Amino acid sequence: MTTLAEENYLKAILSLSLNTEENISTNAISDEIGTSAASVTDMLKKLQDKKLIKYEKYKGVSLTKKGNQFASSIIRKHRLWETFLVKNLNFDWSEVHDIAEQLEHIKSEKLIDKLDTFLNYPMFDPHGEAIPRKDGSIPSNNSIPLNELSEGDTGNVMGVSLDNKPFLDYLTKLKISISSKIKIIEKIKFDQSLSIKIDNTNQHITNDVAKHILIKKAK
Amino acid sequence: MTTLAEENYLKAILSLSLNTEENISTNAISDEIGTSAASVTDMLKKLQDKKLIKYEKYKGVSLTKKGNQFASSIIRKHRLWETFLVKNLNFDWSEVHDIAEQLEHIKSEKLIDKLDTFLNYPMFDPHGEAIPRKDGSIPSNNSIPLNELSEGDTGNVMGVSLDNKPFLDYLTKLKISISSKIKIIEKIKFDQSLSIKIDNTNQHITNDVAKHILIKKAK
DNA sequence: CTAAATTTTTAGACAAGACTAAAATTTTAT
DNA sequence: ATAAAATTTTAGTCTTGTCTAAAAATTTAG
Repeated sequence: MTTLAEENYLKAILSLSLNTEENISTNAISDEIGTSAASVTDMLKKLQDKKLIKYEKYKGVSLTKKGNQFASSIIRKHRLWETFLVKNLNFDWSEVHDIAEQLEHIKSEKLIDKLDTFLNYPMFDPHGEAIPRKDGSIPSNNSIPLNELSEGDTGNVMGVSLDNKPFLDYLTKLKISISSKIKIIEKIKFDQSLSIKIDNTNQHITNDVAKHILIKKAK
Repeated sequence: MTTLAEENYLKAILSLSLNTEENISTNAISDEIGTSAASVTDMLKKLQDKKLIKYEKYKGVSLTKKGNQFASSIIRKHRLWETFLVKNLNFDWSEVHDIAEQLEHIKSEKLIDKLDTFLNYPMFDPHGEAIPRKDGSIPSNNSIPLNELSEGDTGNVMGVSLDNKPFLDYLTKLKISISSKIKIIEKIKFDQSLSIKIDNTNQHITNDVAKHILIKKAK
């Protein structure tokens, strides 16, 4: 059986693994979780004993198949619960992260199966992020970050890659939500910021914001 | 902020307090929670420091107003979640206890308010037990334990006072569920067991079973 | 290519919540 | 009323997960 702390480490390692092929460093994990590097080292030893990660001193870690399956299932739970909270309990998409962070640790496979059925087997959560399937596979929505479009391109918002209240509140203020239509008016060379048109109003956003908005390009 | 362990102690103390006016003993709590008496003593000191209980060495404990409010809110959460699990996710009434035991510790007042709204403000859970209101008050269904009826009396099952899988499975086998009609055929003096008629079949049950079945007597 | 900077690990401590064994207190029974 | 029984508390220990400070290893820079 895994503890809450162990689950949070696995989840962090999976999140970090999505951005790179390299092993994940101790410091990266401590930043992600908000603990000291020493604590991370301690926990890595425990996770290795349980064969959930592959760890070599000073060389960072990667998830084993078992660890990956486990971490995916936590993300699956998180995103199913977020879907429930927004769709059925009428929470705003910016409010659900912290609650789902708790709900994802509830232990009952049957519960998640039934929740999945109740929600009618959703593929994406309220932020447009893919909900891992039971077998660990991940639905694709063929989207790319907004900052990778070229001037003149148009597309629709499929989701976001950051589930963070200030960010989501900012998007809401910009009137950007799932399925919004966005056109790239201009890409500023100096700082990579973008002038965009959203449903007929013009806005200017930084590259940092743009890279977390996922777009399906209109051909 | 209360920890999970503290919440379980408060809940146990409230449960035990419902059956008596007396202070709750250390041993009663250790039996209820399944820990050693020594562990209970340790925790009682912590709960007293937080002003959640009134505790005097060797004299047992009672909940303070604050402690009672807190414990009620945990039971409220437990029963709202059980209602959700049975009504919306189609769990059987005997399966939900352990899952609700986890869900009751999720911290978000807004979540419980929204769940309550979603469920349409239920007064009783799937076992017929009253769901404490937000203010701590408890709806009454005017029911009495089955073993308090007299020979010849008839009534309807309003609920049960024991949320325990073997017990609930047994009731299901006897075809006893909420709103079943029961008539007392005979009360055996020797062991207080009861011959009863449930929707036209005769059954015989022990006093121990009967006392956990709550009945609204037909006049 | 080596010295400095950075990262990671080790060592030692602490808090929460549990345990067992022994001591203290209360209750029960004669 | 007091000795035995039962209950409760204290004392000391353990595990999990965290921390800081110091040591070790790796990476980076000149």
